[in-house]
Amino acid sequence: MEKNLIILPSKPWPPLLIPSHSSTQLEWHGSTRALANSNSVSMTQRSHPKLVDTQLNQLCANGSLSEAVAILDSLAQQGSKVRPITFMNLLQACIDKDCILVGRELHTRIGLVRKVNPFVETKLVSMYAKCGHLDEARKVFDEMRERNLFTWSAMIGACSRDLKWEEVVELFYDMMQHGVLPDDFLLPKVLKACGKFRDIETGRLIHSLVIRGGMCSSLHVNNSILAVYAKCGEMSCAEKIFRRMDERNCVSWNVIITGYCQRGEIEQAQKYFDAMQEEGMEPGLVTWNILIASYSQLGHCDIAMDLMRKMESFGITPDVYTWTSMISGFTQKGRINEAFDLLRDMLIVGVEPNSITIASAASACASVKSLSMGSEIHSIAVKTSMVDDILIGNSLIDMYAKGGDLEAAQSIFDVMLERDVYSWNSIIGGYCQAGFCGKAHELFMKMQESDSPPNVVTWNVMITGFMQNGDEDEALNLFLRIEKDGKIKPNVASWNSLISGFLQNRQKDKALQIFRQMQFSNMAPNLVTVLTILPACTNLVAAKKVKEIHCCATRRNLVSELSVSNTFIDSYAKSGNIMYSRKVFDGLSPKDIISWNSLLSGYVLHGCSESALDLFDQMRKDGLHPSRVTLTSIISAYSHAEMVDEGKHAFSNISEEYQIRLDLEHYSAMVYLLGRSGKLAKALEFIQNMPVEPNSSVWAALLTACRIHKNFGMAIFAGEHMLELDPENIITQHLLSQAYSVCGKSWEAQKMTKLEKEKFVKMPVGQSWIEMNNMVHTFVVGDDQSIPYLDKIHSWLKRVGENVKAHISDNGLRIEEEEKENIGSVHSEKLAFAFGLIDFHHTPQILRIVKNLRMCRDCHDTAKYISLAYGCEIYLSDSNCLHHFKDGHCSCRDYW
DNA sequence: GGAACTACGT
Repeated sequence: MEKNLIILPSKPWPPLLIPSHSSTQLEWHGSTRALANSNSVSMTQRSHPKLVDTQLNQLCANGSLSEAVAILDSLAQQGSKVRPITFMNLLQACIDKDCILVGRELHTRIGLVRKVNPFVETKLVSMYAKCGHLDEARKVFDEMRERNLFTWSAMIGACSRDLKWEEVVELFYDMMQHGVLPDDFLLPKVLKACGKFRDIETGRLIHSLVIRGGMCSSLHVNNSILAVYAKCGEMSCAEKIFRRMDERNCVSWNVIITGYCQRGEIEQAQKYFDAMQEEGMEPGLVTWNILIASYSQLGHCDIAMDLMRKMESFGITPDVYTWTSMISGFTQKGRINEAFDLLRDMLIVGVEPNSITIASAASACASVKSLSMGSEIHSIAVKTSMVDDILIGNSLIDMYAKGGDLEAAQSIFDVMLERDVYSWNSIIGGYCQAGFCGKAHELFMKMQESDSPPNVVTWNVMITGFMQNGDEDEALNLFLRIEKDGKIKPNVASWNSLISGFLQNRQKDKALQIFRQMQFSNMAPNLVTVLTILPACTNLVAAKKVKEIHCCATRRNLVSELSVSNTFIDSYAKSGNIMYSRKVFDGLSPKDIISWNSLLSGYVLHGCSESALDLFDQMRKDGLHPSRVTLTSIISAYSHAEMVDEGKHAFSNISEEYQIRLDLEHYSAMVYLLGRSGKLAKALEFIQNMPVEPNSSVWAALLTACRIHKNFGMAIFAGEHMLELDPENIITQHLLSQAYSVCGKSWEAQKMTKLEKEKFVKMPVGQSWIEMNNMVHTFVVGDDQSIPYLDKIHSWLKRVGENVKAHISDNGLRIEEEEKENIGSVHSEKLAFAFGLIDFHHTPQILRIVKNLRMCRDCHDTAKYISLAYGCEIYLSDSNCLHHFKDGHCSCRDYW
């Protein structure tokens, strides 16, 4: 009995430190007065300690904590002893009333005690932790001389509540080293940290201790061990443990189901869900929620919805988790109206939304930029008094910012009670998005002085913002400062933002350079990197880069993502490797409509109309539903094969069969089909009977037909329409002016030339790029200085030119994008042909060339001749078409 | 001292 008593010091204790404006619920002044007048002190003077405790407990229950402390002080002045239980009760009261100030007062007094009871100190640790002062809790903990399991549990529990998973595991090891063994209440906490922190090693260690050490084997502990394996994705281990468990409850099943859901293996999850019922274990609310959330997350909203109805028929009422999962699932699918209906239904049936529900709904509004629905959410948040919740505040800022109402976003930001890094990032992102980089930067500076300094996302948002503003230097500068000024490491998204920024600003080479540096810095590219950088390589002179990136993506297992593989199908085709497209396609299982369409349009691009039509047959045999894109490709394939009737059939019948809504793409493909076969009048009639206004690509299809079939009058008609829709288009102006001259309309021709001159715009200079020996060489018309072996090239071209002339029969009048060649200035692609063919002891098998303008007839003839005479293939993509020259023929069949 | 499984945002 005696050792449980604390001998209070005889010297007086320091005065209470609580300021009068304290935010605690205590009425400090009032209590002091009450103390002076009441007989409570005298009552305690000679009372038995237990009576004092009863009295103190009562004061604590009333919230009069400071009065209780005052009594302690008066006891101290009398030299009385305070029992540890008294301190513990008082500390517990501080926890209950969340009163850190009185807690600190008690700490001061406990500190004066000569030999403190470890249970009292443990309670102190808990008090600080539960009042939200983990650092002070840790300080008390670290200074303790004697720590028992209770103490360790309090500290570990505190870290666990504060989501400090790493610290939980560290403390656990520390505890074991101090020779303190855990019990079956502590282990689940540590195991939870292992799961969160993906620390499978500690999980395994505890698992082996439990098995071999025979300690703490309870259902709770076993479930927790199971959960570590499941969270770390070790499903085969988890299954093994699950099968060996002698006792299982609903949670055990939930853990396994969650494990499979997290891996996206919903079929397996569903299997366990069915199996548990077969074994007589009823799925609980949580079980349903796990499955519903998973289906919903994976985009199967309708299945999730069915499950929600089914769970009700099982007598289980959906709770806030169920509703929230559904709302966010519909949101992510872009089915915003359904998300909204669900929210309304939820309110009608009386399930209270929480901050996560509201935040999900707000992000639904953000994604469709709907301010009207957004303000409805805002008012729900106000009505349910959740508007001060930081999560909701942040999502409202985001919603208003994305919706374009920066004032509203700013005003929410301004009145927020607390702000975190999301709040700052949302508002900064809003300003960046709207192009107010200056304002964003201002906030960025303020943020650095705030409680939540910029994180890597902030830096990335700023980089993207400057990039969008065209300020590449500042963006790059920010990137370089992340590590030094931001004291954080750039992540893969930082690199991605640079790459996509440069690409947006049409700086392909810089983007590729950054991509290379990224690999050099050992930063692993992710899916976004690959999908971003690939378009920069989808041209003939970057064919090798596509292969390189494909290798890199395969190594990182990014190709298992269908969107990535589909993009490779497309990129290989566009970079002139249709065989590789086919290989990727054949290796895919499953394929989706995009896989099929990508290969299909690849075949069309390469002029492989037969392959395209075969593929289409295969697609239909496989039961796939052609989409709008499919139909466009098919009409183009028929067009290329000059199968006009089949093309018409596809246009009207296939579109009807599959209920494909016809759009302008289909109409211009039809004009192309008719025009290509020379049915110019039919093509014009088709345009005039279109149910929608023709756009410039419809007219362009007609203009191309007129150029090839030399109908200059109709070319003028088409060109004028194009110019009406796109008056600034310099190439159209140029073609039109040529057509006027050919038709003798000199006045119009002069007008066009004048127009060109007035606007100080010139036709772009013809340029070609050729890839040789991993180098891309550029040839520009009229820039002879930079051309290697100029004399050799010119004499080579002269010789070839004579041979070409002997081969061609058609030398009539044409309208072309590039001025006719004169002596001394040769079209850039010809220079490229020459450069590619004379610089080698052996003729290269394939030349890959990119040209900025549309090839002229003469260069086209030259390429055909070279492919025959030199036995090489030439891939050349001009501004309009991919030409593949082989054996004297071109894949475009001389129509481009 | 007091445990395992579920929904969310830049």
